[in-house]
Amino acid sequence: MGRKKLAMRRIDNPTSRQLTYTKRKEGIIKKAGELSVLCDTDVALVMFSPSGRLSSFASNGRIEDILLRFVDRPDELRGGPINHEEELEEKLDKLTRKQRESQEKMRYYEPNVEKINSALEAGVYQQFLTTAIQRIQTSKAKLLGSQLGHERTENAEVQAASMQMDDAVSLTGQSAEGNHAGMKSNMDDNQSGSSSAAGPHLSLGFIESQRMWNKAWENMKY
Amino acid sequence: MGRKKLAMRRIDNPTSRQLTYTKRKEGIIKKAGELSVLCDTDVALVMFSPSGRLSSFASNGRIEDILLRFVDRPDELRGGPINHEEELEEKLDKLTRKQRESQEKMRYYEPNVEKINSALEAGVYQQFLTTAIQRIQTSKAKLLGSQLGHERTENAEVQAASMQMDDAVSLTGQSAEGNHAGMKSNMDDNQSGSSSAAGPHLSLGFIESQRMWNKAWENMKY
DNA sequence: GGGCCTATATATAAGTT
DNA sequence: TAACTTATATATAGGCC
Repeated sequence: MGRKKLAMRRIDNPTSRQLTYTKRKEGIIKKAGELSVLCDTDVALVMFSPSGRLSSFASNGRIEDILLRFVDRPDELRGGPINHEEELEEKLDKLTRKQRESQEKMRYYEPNVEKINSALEAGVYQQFLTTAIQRIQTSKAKLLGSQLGHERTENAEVQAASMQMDDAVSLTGQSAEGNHAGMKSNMDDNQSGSSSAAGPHLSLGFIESQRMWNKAWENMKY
Repeated sequence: MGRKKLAMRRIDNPTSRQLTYTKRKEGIIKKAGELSVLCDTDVALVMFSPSGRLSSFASNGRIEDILLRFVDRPDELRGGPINHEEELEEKLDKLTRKQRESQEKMRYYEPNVEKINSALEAGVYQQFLTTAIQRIQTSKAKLLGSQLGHERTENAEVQAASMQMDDAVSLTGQSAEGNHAGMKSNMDDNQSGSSSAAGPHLSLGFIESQRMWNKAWENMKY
């Protein structure tokens, strides 16, 4: 959309690419917000800018909150991932080195540490949620038994790249400031009170998030 | 967009709501794909249908692959989440009950077990990745020290709801079928070979994903 | 670099089959 | 039900400050 039709390929000009990223990022976040409101669903979104910065969106507040909906018995976690322990260790070590490099670069290029902190915390929360997902899914596997074939199995090569992260745009409709009435109002279960205590140890940065969300919200509200 | 302007609130009619979800889901996935191509970035997307089904999108193949970019030392994981152990246990138990109910419903309404399996596996992968994120971010915390304030801390109430999941639309530009040239071609690091070994134990279902992606891709290609 | 503007390209709500 | 069609609403590319 726009004055000219853009070819569907990487934008070569770095400036234009970053600009397009910024604009489209907002657009997609708006879309995600609309989807969550119109269809009364949760949407989570994770994006990386051309420069490697992380942005994320969660209609329901924190990504962790969304993912927690899949939590199952906690004692099953430890048994699960262990199979991959070695592979993971290896990968983790490699990426650790990469990350250390990126870390230094980031410290040089990105003075806004607060955003990094947000991303960090968001990631930790995400960890909880995904763990939860894994647990509930383990339960599912048990319930479903082994009636499933694996003919659809595919493995794509990984394209890992060194990256930095910064702003975690995690949006909530129920934060202290900018409480948007009507946003996700169907608390049709008994979990509403159990998760506010989730993170006394972790603090999520929502400044950028709220600003963008508030803006997007106003535009889409009516 | 459309014949009439839709009020930005929950669509009451269940049929319309589901229809809108389906259409907009495709739209947002297309947008995510465009963003990843135009800006040469990775995008991950997780959505739940009004009926609680899970859909996810990852420009780079598997969400785990994207998230692995943030992996750090594996030995730091255990120390992290432990603080929340109790809270988590409680939540997990509650949600477990909820989930068991949903499970039964799902078995009744959703005969397509394969999709559930996909979601399950995707979730497991996601678990690894998020763990990785948490690790790298822990490292970051160390590197960054405690120079950060917490005035931005906010906690939103959780709106957990019982959910089922089904199709995991995990898209890749490098899968066996439908290899879209030019999709994420900047392997600017040395990680390309290290992650393909990620899941001999886990198989991700990409049928639905590939179908949708191929379709979206054709439309956006030129 | 962020905002605003405007012409165009896209997405999509209803309607139709 | 899911696929098309079409009128409209939105998103956004390229400019300009």
